[in-house]
Amino acid sequence: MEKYLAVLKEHHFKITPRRKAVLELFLREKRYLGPYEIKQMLEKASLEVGLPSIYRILEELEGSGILVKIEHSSRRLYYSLCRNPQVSHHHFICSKCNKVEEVEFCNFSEISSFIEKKLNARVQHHSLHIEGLCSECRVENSS
Amino acid sequence: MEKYLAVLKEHHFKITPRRKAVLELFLREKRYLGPYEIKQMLEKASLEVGLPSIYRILEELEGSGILVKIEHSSRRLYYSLCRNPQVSHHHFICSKCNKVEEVEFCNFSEISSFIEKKLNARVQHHSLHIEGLCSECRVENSS
DNA sequence: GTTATAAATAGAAATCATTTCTATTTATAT
DNA sequence: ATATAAATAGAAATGATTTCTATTTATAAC
Repeated sequence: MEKYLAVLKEHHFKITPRRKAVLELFLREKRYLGPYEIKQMLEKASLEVGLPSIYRILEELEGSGILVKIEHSSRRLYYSLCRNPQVSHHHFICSKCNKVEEVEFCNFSEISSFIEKKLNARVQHHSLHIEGLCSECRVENSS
Repeated sequence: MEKYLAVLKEHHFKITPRRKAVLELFLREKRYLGPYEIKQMLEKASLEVGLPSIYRILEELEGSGILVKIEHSSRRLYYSLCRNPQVSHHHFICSKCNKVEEVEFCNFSEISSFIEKKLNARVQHHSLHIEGLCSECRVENSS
């Protein structure tokens, strides 16, 4: 937690109860979370936060590199904690429990140079979405 | 065009002027297109089509494998023509002109088995989004 | 500790992409 | 030619996200 608060300070954000509460949620949950879901979880912990505030806080945390946006097929907004912002990585998402795990391995350079040659293009960004069953859900499913 | 009309028939869709017009647009444009943009393009060609119809037609064409949904960071709906539905492939998207090109090369199995071992997970799907400048825009940009 | 300040927040309201609904029209099988 | 289910238009609803404004609060400077 301290680590993330320091990052917020670096970005000149104040340490407010709502920001801390949202951060705590993400530290506790390994899943990706959506704005409304977050509102409800905070309510259960007796903290009333308006949706606009939640949207704003999520944006700020993303802008600080603390959260990553999950490109979900539903095209709704989801975020998950980015535990290693320094290292470029991809995400493995469990389709059953929505857990997000970071994958540091990436062999993209090969495909990138293939594209640059084949299409005579310039590759700038890439993102890889990997979905499946995490170790826990995999076991549950087979039983 | 005939090829795509045949696919529609296979899926028991009627060949209507609007479906044909939408298909024609995608055959002509190499870019990804959004619903409202499509409506305007059809209007220019003197064909009035309601937005709900466009949304429905796009879904049908996607369901038939003729179009692919583009997962855009804006989280709006975009589609592009899928010229080779038989062959699994990824898409290279030009960030300047929005052109979509199919890339058949994929070295995903390596990263997939890495994940399965490292996370003890079961990988089910993956999708790779690759963005950059296509051959034409690359040249324009450097001038 | 106080206080001044800009930043953060709540809540109402607006926005706008997308979806639903229903009456009418149309492609096509016969 | 006609019967039929499918397709369409247009109005209306939905619902996630954003904007706006008045109020509150964290914190830097004293």
